[in-house]
Amino acid sequence: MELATKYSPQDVEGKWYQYWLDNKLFSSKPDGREPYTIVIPPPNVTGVLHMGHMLNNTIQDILVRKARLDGKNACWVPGTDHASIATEAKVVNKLASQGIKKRDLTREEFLKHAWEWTEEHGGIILKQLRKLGASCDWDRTAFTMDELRSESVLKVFVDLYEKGYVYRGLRMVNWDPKAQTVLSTEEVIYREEKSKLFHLKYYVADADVNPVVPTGEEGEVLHKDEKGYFAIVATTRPETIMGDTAMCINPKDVKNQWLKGHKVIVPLVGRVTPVIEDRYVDIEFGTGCLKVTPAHDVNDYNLGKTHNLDTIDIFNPDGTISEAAGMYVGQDRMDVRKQIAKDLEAAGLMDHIEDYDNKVGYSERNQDTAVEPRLCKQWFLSMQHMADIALPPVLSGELKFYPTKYVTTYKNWLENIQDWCISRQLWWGHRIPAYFIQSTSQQDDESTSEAEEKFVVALTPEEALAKAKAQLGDHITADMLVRDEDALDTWFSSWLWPISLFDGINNPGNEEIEYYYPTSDLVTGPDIIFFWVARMIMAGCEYQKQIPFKNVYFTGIVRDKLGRKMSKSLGNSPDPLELIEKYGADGVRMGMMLAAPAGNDILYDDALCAQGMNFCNKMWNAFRLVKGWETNDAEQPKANAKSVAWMQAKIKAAYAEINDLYSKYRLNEALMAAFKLFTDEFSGWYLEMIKPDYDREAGKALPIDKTTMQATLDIFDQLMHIIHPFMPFITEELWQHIADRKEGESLMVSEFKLAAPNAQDEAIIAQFEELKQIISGVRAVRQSKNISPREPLVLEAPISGTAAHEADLAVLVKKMAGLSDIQSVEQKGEGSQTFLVGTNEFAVPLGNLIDAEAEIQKAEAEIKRLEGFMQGIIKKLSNERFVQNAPAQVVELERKKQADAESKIAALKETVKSLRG
RNA sequence: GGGCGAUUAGCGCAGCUGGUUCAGAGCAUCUGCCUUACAAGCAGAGGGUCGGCGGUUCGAAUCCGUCAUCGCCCACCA
Repeated sequence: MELATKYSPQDVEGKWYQYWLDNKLFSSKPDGREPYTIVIPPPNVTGVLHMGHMLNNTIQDILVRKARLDGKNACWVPGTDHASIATEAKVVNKLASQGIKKRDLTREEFLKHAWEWTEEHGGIILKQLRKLGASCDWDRTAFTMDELRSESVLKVFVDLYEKGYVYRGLRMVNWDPKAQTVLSTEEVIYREEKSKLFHLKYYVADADVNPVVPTGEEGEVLHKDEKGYFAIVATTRPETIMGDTAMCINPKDVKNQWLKGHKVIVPLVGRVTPVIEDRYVDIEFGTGCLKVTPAHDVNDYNLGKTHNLDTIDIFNPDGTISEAAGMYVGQDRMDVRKQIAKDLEAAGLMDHIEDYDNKVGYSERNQDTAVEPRLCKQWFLSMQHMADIALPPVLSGELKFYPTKYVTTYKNWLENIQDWCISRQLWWGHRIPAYFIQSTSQQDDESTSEAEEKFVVALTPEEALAKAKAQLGDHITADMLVRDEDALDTWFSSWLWPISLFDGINNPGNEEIEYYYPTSDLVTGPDIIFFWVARMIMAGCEYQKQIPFKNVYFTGIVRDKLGRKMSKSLGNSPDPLELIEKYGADGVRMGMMLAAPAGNDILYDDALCAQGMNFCNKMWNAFRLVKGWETNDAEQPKANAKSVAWMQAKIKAAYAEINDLYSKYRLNEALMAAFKLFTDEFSGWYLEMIKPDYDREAGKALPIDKTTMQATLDIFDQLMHIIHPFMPFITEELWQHIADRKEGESLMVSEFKLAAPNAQDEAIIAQFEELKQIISGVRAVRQSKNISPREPLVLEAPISGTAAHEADLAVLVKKMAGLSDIQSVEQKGEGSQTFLVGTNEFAVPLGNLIDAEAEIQKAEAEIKRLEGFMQGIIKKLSNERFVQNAPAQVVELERKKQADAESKIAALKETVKSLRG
């Protein structure tokens, strides 16, 4: 077998992915093993892979692969989300580009286009995930609008309706004029904006009376001009004055007392409206006068209800001004705002305009469109019960969040829960299974009407008819039932995901749901904690009576290395597939993970992928080295045996540490530990220790004994297991090379466990730490004196008590430090450079190379530092309160530190003395 | 307006319930090496008053208070 000097991911990754697929190694079926389940956060069906997906799915894949190696029955279920608003918008745009308007199509025609679009663009993202190495059970691929999922959604809707949690109500809701649908409160994003605060004049209508008007400092009469008495109202939305039906003041507002009981004229509009009083009004804001537009503001709506005001809806669904306004009809609300400001000014009805920072709500999916509060009849899910069942498991820790800070966020939301508006005026989605009974007298589709509606909720038209007959009498016929046109919020299907993937709604208690549910880990972004995570917990507790997952790992946001969010407009978002092409999937995975501490945002930098790629190359070359050795039947040298024992101990220790890090979801640290284990310990130390000498004459390495060779291959095998979850491709490739493997065998599914290091392991690790320090000490001497690594040196060691004295280890020190000899001396020779390992002083005789003066200076500086250090300790130890209060252990330690420092100082003084000659 | 979190080396971070020379690894930087696995590499080195101030304690990066800066979430002040 020939191995190229450079690792080429392109030649390897596709091959093994296909191999895993061909051998069905990702697939999972219930069996006797412990299950490990992850459901993918379903990406939008027509989406394309971005860096956020890369991070998220890399993490999931690491967890799944780790579980497989741990011997669990790992099942990662993939799928996509129909994303009703986003997808419908895309289809509408596409049709528009072809000159087709949605409103010219029937529902059926539109859905046909939508499905075509879905089939054309759908699932691309899942294909892309394969490039990353995602080990999903693809046979299970689901879609939130496939048959099983759709049936589940409708069943749940009907069930919740029957339980009384789903209801229909006339509410002030958030309206997206572009998508022309309502949104839930969670789908509205508020942005601070620079806007204007317009101060409008509302003249008092009953001009025949002379109110007692407040006067200014110099006695001039306020609120009166040549046209009469007036109040000033501050508003950010002058275009809504056509909907004004009152003006409101606070009853305790002294300065506005004079307005009590009067009527005012809405500027431009001319409507005479009452002045009402309500404590809701903030006396300090503006002039303390509030214009009340019940149809277009939640608070105003509430005022309207308490004070019995008229409601005038002045907007059309698309955000233009409606007939009801009587002015500016058909114009866009934003244009009207500008125009009406001018018109008010021209009419002398604008007192003044000031700059104002305002919060404006935007649609989460349509961030260029301001949402409009609008009164309409919608379907809601009552949330109190859901909150009540979903809070305890998180507070008790039965369900854990990583990082834990999100528990507070979750708690706050649930404790202030609002009902969930679940209907959307969209076609792409699950059509609400409610049937209105068409009254013969009127065609009433006016959504703002309070008129009594008659409807039934049922899974099928047949059931609906039966229910309708039962409720209203046998005269009801099928053609009197009209199914609700609206669809359900996308999240109303995704909240069932962990259940519906295993068909737990349609088929409760089936083998799969019993086996895989609750799932193990959920990996997702904190931005959908309310949209999705919280609601899945609700659905899980309601329908399975169990939490849907045991742990939630919240990832951060992927940013560029300057800390900016990745966005199309900034052009700072790399194409994941290009990255994989360039660095290999393993390289990119490592790059993502190195930058990703749990819960923190990650600052993505190509350099990290390059590091990942380099690491692949490192593993590749380490393997080439080992594979290139020939073996002989010689007995294993003691030094090799020691090296092997040490490396094995190191691996055990690292494995224990890495497992601990996994359990805390500190995957970046786990990866770093694995990386260091391979690079530093294995490649830098172990391989150099056992590496056979080079035979110049033969032009190749000398053979190595079989025992060491086999041990090294075993070690390699272990290392591949440890690294595999992070970097699946290269580890599989190398593992397949380690030994002859049967078809279908794979590292991915070969169970792996290591015992924790025992006392013997700890001892040998400690011994080698010392040995490494001695070697580094010699190397540092070389470096500082510019001595070639090839020039042999002699090391003078203390008589006893160091690793350098053990014959087997001495061999290693000589080999690694390039020594010709290690001599045990009582008194080190003239002209040597020294270094300390622990309290032992070592010396490298350098003859005239030594710069005595520099050495003395160095030694004296060190003596000074140590003396200062010791002073601190002495002071501590002479403090009675310390000796009394501190634990004996700590005091003992301080004593030891003092003793160590003393002996080091003594040794250094000795050095200085001998240097001075 | 309320809440949460952060602030440690040039950069992004770790440092668990105060006590091992506790001030740490990685990347970057600097120096030396084309040493027969890897220059996409090896060896070595430098670098921080742990945001400021005050307190608790024998002892504080770690606990408390306060201020500053940044970030996130929630909230109907027009």
